[in-house]
Amino acid sequence: MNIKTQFNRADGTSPKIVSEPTLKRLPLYHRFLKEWQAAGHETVSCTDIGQDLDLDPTQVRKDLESVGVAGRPRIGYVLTNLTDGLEKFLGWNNVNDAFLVGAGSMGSALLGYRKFEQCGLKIVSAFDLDPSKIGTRIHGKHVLPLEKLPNLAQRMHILIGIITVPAAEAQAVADLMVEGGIRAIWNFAPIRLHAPEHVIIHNEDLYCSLAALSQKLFATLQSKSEKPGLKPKAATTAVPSN
Amino acid sequence: MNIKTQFNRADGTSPKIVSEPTLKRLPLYHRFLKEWQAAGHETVSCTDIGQDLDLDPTQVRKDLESVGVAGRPRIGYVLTNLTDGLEKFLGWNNVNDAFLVGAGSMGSALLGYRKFEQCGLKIVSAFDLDPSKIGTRIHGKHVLPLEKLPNLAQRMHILIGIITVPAAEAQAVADLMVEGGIRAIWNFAPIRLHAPEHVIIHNEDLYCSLAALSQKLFATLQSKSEKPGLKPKAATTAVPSN
DNA sequence: TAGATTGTTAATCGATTAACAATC
DNA sequence: TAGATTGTTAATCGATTAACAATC
Repeated sequence: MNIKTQFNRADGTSPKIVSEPTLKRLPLYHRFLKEWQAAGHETVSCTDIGQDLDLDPTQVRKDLESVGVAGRPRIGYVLTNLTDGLEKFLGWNNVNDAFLVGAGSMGSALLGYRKFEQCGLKIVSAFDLDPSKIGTRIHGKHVLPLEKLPNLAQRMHILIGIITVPAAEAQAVADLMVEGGIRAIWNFAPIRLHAPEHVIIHNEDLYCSLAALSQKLFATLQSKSEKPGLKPKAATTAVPSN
Repeated sequence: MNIKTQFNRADGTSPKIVSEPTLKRLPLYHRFLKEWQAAGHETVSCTDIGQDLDLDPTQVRKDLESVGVAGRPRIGYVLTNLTDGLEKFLGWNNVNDAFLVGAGSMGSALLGYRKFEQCGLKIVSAFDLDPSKIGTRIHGKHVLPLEKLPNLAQRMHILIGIITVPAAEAQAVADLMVEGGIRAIWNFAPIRLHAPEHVIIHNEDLYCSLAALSQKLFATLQSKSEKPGLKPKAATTAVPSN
């Protein structure tokens, strides 16, 4: 892997610093472009993209600016240019190897996400403490004993680690990853991890996400009930549970 | 479920509109408070919280303001007040029933997250199209035929739906959920869903999240290599794959 | 009292949105 | 040409951070 060319912009200039919101939208654009292409188009405008994804066209244009692909007024962007540019910019041509720790249900689910490889992430092995899991294969990936992680990570120059263990064990796993020279941790355990400054921690905390969802729902129901003449839609009858 | 009291603030005033970033931090505070309590403390300051979570104490204070629990200068907040206030505000005392569609690996993983119930979410049933899955139980929850969803959702006043099907099927599932009166959809499929305005779509798009992670990692490695005298840490030797 | 902390208001920062000239 | 669209700069909006009086 040559990191110097991993995130090249199509215009050859050095990569801009891109905000996280922008970065999370780029894959959406890529997906839409594939659909748009399948529908037989050869060019695409920011208006087209914005309409499908319900985004401001100006925002789309600004986001695409970071990718460094030039469009043409009145015509838009050439589809193939733009998809190629996005893939190059997102580093999807150069695959990063990753280790996953925690061969439970969430870990297994992630091991089965085959499309990660098209997005630059290849999970090469899983690790666990449970002797009944060690030695087995999940979605074709070996499950190895956790203690082997630091050494293997170092030898294989693994830079990305994925944590899918219970919260109580997550910090110990993170420590092993740091020991093995891992530089970015995708953490699915519901706990904030402590790590040296040079290690990136990216939290996928479903409980935090759930809180946001619940609150959004509540706010909607609440605002409905506050409009005069509209009753809240809450269930008032008893509901059978499982 | 009485939605009128679901998200009460401790001071009795009506709930403020809280930004999503704030909302996603509140569960972190709650978790820390539980630890802090276990460690024997009876009060807590924003400085304490900020130190553990690596957040600005002022931000913590601002966030807690939304919850409506009063603190005392020099002393901080009474722990039990604050945890109670957070739980009340986040609606964790009143559980919302939810349906999950897609009994694959991700769906099974979520069905096994028992702590969701402590956070106000009870997944009461799963749905699928696959006849080999229908009629079985996963983590104690029945798997029902998808076609029964709209009717059941309506009868049981289900407001939350969780989608863990492949991208290609997600929109059809969302349509059924809307038909069943579901008001909030937690979408794990990598696709943007279209739904009426009154339905909240909350996307958990791992591919977008992955893009952010990769880019953060790249930016770090890049900035290292740009400092004079420091070589990039990229792997230069061949790496055995699985 | 002295000093840490809350509560709140003001300043800063960054992302989104608007405006508009250039252009095909 | 007319009008849609890019590229870019300015304005707005909202979240974070700083400042500071009140207080225990």
